[in-house]
Amino acid sequence: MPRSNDDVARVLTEFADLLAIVADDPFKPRAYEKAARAIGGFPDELQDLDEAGIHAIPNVGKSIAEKVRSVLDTGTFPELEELRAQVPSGVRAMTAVPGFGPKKAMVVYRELGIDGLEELVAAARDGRLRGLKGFSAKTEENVLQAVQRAQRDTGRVTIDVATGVAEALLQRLRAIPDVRRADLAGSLRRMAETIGDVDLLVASGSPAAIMDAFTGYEEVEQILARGETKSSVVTRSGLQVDLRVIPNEAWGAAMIYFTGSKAHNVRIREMAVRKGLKLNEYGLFEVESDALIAAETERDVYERLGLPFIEPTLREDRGEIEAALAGELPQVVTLKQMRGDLHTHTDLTDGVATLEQMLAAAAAKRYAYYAVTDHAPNLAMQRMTDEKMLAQRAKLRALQERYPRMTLLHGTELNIDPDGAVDWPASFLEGFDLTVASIHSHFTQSREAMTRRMIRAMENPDVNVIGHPTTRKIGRRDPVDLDLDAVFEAAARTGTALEIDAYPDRLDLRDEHVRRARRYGVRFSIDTDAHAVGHLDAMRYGIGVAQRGWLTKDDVIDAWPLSKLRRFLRKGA
DNA sequence: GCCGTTTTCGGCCCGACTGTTTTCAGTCG
Repeated sequence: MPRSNDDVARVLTEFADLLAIVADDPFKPRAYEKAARAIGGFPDELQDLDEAGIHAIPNVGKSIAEKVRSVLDTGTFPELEELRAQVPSGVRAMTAVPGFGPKKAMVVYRELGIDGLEELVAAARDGRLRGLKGFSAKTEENVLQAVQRAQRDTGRVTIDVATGVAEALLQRLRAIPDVRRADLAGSLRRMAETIGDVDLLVASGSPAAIMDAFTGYEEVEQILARGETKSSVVTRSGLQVDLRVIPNEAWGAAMIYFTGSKAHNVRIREMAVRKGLKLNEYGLFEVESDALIAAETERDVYERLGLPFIEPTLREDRGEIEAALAGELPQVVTLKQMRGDLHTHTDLTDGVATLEQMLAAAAAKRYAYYAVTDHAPNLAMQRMTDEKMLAQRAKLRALQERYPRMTLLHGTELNIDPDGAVDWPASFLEGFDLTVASIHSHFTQSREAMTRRMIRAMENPDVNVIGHPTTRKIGRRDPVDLDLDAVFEAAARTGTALEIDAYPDRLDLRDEHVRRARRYGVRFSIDTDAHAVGHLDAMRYGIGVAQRGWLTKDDVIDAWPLSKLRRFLRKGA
């Protein structure tokens, strides 16, 4: 079983965590964390590199390169095994409790022999922690609350849930008289696929009033922290929301700071330091004179650092700084550039809206074209027949005259069977304007069988788009086991688009797979897989994934003019 | 442990909040 870059990153992160628990020097664990991040985001497979190639990765020096080689070959390295013997895994697990870091974990382990979450909770309950240096009854209370909360919530929510909470709160905050601006930041602004907490930023000259209002909202269930300019709360939906208030003049610098990612911020602050500057949430300053250089807009701050504006969705320290310096940042695809949606359903199968309703909603989005792709018969529960499909096509063609500015495309979502075959013979498939083919069953095939199955489907000249390619459901179903590189190669070779399913619990392909696939020359289709009128709005989440995958409009077939799309759908025939 | 327009040693991003520390360590983002 080959070990992936992610596997290596995970092992290095574990080593960094263990070092942070036992070591006094804070920089050594940080060096391992940085190396783990660099490897996790590295575009090529480490397995194919020799030690010199590994060493060439930024933040990977000689010592870590040797350990990485050892991880690739054996799954571990001697120093890690030593630390594992020294620090029980339960001690590391304790550091996952918010407010309970490596130092506290080591204290309770050394002093009380506590080496796991359960024992920690028991000790907190019995009041055995309060005697320790730096611990009090308050610490015990915090531990109990944090663990209880972690058990109640899964921790992270899908992006649509977080967006809903954030937008409702922003609307209320913007109504407060002294609020100049209010917007969302953090992982939600970067459009990460799941959200652990919501970060909100407000510009105002009277922070105290805003803290009062914010912590007093009825949807606030618990106040985790409340300071003069920063508060953290947990809402009734179980989502943590952090609010920070800054002066209006510092808006740009603060937005950069609170949008993150942390790794991106570290990089640009290091750039500032090298220029004799200092960057914080209040602005970019000259170190010597403390003079303010830039703060009002993000663009100003980036420019004074010698960088162009970097889209929030790119700020992950996955090479965007280097690309920006080289003038090679992608012009990422935007929601406005989308000309259509190529994977949608109606109540003919499992949708809940009629054909007429879906078309009206699509037309309101000013799409140039729109495809209806109801399920094909092999998904037996949907009871599709040839007659029903042909009747829908006739109806669609008749409805075309109502939409002079939007071309209606008739498609279907085919089922890729365990061998890679799809519903209907070629003679019937040729009647569609396009087809999406997806896996809906037999999720547990071996990697070899699954990869063969997928490639055979793509080699079918009547299959245009692979729907939700890994079939994962966030938090509920793991992705199927695929040799993705083989799939990406075949997609590019056969002229089959891979879908970015924008539905919030799918987001499939995911961002890093999109970026990897793009290197093979793969084309993408960003679709909502809508089963209701409201689902058509999910396009924005698909755009988030596409941007995080560095896609431009040239990579996305439903951002193309219809004539170019139609040529692509012929698959080179 | 990594790194270098201050280059092989001496730094390493920066600030808010909490707790009990009366001057700062730990944690977090």
